[in-house]
Amino acid sequence: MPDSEGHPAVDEIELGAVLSALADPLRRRVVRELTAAPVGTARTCSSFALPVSKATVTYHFRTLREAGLIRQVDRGNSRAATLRRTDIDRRFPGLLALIAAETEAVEAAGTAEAG
Amino acid sequence: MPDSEGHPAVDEIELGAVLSALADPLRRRVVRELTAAPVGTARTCSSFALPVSKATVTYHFRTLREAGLIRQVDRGNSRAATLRRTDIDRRFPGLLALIAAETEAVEAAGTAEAG
DNA sequence: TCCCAGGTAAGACTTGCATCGTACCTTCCC
DNA sequence: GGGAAGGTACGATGCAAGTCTTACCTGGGA
Repeated sequence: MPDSEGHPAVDEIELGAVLSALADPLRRRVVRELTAAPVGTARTCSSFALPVSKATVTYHFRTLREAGLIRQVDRGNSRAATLRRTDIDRRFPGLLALIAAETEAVEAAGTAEAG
Repeated sequence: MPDSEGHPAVDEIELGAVLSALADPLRRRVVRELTAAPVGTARTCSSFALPVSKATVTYHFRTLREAGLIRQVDRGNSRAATLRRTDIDRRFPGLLALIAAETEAVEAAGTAEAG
């Protein structure tokens, strides 16, 4: 059973939920940035500057949290998100590497690749 | 550009499309069975006995095909699906192992785990 | 030739997802 | 205490995903 904040235990992390969570480019971007950051990095939701409203950001972070990809810890005023690296690596070894390796061509749509 | 049958080239296989395709449990089941089978195994759509209508099966196989996960080849009367193992392994090494490792607890919902 | 099995295509329908606006809560700082 | 910043909750909305039925095509066998 997930804890009071909605974090599933390691054994409760389901592949389906993880893949669904990672199917969204915005959520994949969050996980990618977290994966690229030093281990243990904690960032606030707003620090990712996602191009959506505050409410939508909350929604995406909840999805990531309930899938078991991130852990959100209270930090007084705000709430910092950390990657559940160890847990994910144990359940799905190699998955984070795949996400990290993605080069987001879509976001650079403004710059012509063949230019 | 995908070929006339909708198969993307290796370099066109996108992580987002692949994850979206694999987010569905039915499609994951197809890929899992194909991954577990001997290399080169070709199976017809109907041989998977998915619990949905014929038209829906076609839809799911098209999704898998357009994502680049399977290749569908004409075989006279029917159409056989093969896993694009080499292509997927090159683009996303380790991904198939994750899918193959999933134990589908959901499908065995009828049997009490703690019984 | 006729019929059946396997697939596909088009259209309709339902549900869920991503999104937003608004209202509200908490904490920090003045 | 009051205000601003960061998040959450709730309700509403628009669109895409998954599903079905029906109609149709193709190839094989009697």
